[in-house]
Amino acid sequence: MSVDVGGIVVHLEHLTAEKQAVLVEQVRRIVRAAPLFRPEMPSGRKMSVRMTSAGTFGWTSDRAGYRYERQHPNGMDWPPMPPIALDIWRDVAGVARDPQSCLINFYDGDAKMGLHQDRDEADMEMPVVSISLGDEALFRVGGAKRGGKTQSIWLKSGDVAVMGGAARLNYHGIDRIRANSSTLLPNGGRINLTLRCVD
DNA sequence: TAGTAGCC
DNA sequence: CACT
Repeated sequence: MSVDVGGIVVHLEHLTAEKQAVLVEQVRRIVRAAPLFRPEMPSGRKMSVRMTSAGTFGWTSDRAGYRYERQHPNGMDWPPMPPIALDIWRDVAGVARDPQSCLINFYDGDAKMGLHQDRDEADMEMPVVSISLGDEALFRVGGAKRGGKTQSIWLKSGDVAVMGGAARLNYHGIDRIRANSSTLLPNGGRINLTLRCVD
């Protein structure tokens, strides 16, 4: 089953509990090798989410701006893309290319992400695929410009959202995490994986 | 001063 | 609203 939220197709209950558990294990391995960090934004503030990446490119930011890098801030190459994430992309993205980046965002109960566009990628014909694991998150979607109407939906563990076509540049963000709404992650919180082509 | 992967 |  899927729903349309501001042009973004959200596949609900797309991943089995088994697949979610395996994906969590693959993410754990990545985080052990490439520790979570809290990027600084161009404004000088630190983001509330912690993040790391897998694949050829990882997303990061600092006072110099938002961008993709080939290495973790500690100097290592990013670990390989988690195999299940690649399977999911091939199932839902509808394009011939494979993703080059898997951004892993970790939200604790207080973490949020303001409305923003994903526009650090070269080819806007390539969709962005977002996978939710763990606690539920209030996801808000607007249009391609700031200030318009927005819609919200609670994303649950295992949901997969595809932001493509007309929705590729829609503003979106996370307003709230519902703590303890899932038992998938032993220590609670939410993991979001975002798969993208970068260059 | 305008804009904000913000903050309350 | 406060920060850059």
